[in-house]
Amino acid sequence: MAAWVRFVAVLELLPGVFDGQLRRDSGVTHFEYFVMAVLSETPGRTLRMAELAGATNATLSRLSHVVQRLEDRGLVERLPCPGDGRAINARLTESGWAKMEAAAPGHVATVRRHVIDVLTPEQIEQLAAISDAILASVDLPGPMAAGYRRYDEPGDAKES
Amino acid sequence: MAAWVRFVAVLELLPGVFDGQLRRDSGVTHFEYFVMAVLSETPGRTLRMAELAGATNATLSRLSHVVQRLEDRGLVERLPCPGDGRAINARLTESGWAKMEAAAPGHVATVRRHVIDVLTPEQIEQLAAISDAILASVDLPGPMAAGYRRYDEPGDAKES
DNA sequence: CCGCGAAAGTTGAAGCGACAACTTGATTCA
DNA sequence: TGAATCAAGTTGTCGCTTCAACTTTCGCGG
Repeated sequence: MAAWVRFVAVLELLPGVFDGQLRRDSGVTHFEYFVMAVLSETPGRTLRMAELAGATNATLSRLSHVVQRLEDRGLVERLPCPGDGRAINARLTESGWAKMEAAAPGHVATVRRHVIDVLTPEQIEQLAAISDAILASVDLPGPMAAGYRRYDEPGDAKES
Repeated sequence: MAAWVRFVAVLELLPGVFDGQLRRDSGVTHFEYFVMAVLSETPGRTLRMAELAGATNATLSRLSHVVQRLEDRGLVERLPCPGDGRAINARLTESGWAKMEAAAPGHVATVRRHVIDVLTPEQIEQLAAISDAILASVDLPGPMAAGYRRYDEPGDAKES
C-alpha cells in the first residue's frame, strides 16, 4: 500500500518532468520526441502509421493528430504507401533528424539524472522485470510484439 | 536501455488504464478519485487547497479547476478557512464519500489486477524503493515533499 | 500605520488526448 | 462479380492540463 502510493506519485510526476524539459529546451512534447525517436531508429526513417502507433503505445487517432502537427512543422512527412492505398508512411525529414540530434542529449541527461543515476544496476534490472510484468497484464497489443507475445491471460476480462 | 523503453511504456499505458476504468465505472477521473481519496483519509475530510495540492502532487491551478468541477457535482465543498482569509478548505461531502465507497472496490481491483497481483512481494518492495529514489530526485526543485508527510500527520496542521 | 512583496487561489486561453463518427481502400465469400 | 465486412486513417468535439496573468490577503519593515 505504501509502495502503491509512491508509485502513483512517480506515475504522476515523471511524465511532467520529461515533458517540461523537452518542451522548454526543444519545443517538443515527450510523445512527439518518442515518435521521432522511433522513426529515427527505423531503417529508412519510415514507418506505417499503424506500426508507429504500436511502437509508441498510442492509438491511431492520437498518432494522427501528432503527425499532423509534426508535419505542419516540417519534422515529418506523410507519403502514401505503395501497395496499400489506405496506408500512410510517416517519414522523418532531415529537419526532424536535426531536431532529434539537438534534443537528444538534453533528454538523455534528464532521464539519467532522474532515473538511471539514482538507481543501482540491480534496481534497473528489477525495474525492467517489474515493467514487463505490468505490461503483460495491460498491454494486449504491445510494443515489440514479436517475441514478446503471451498466448493468453488467466481471467483477464477487460470490460468495455 | 531496454529497461528504460519498457518503463516508458508503463508510464504511458498505466495512467490510461486507471483513468479509463474509473471513468467508465464511476464517472470520475483518476485524479479526481485520488483527490477525494486523500480527503477521505483526512480527519474531518477537510484539507486546505495548498496541502491537498501537495498531497496529490498537483499544481494549485490544476487542483482549483478540479475542485471546481467536483463542487459543481456536489462531491466536495469549499469553505473559507478561519484564521487565514486567503486560504480555502476543501471538504468531502456525504455525496462524495458515497461516491468513494462506490468507486473504491472497482479501482482497487484494477490496481491489484494490473500491478499488485502480477508482482511478487519482493518486487513490490523493490518498486517502493525505486519509486522513493526517483521521487527524491524529482522533488528537489519542487514543493512536493508532502508525499511522505501524508501519513505521519498528527491531527490538523492548520497553524504553523 | 502604510506600503511592498510574498502566499493562496482563481480565471481564461491555448494545447493535447480520448472518443466517436466518418471516409476510403482492401478482403472475403456466396 | 458484387455486397458485406474489415482495416487504415482522418476529423471534429469535448474535457482536462498548463501557462500566464490577476485578485486578494497576510506578514514585515520603516
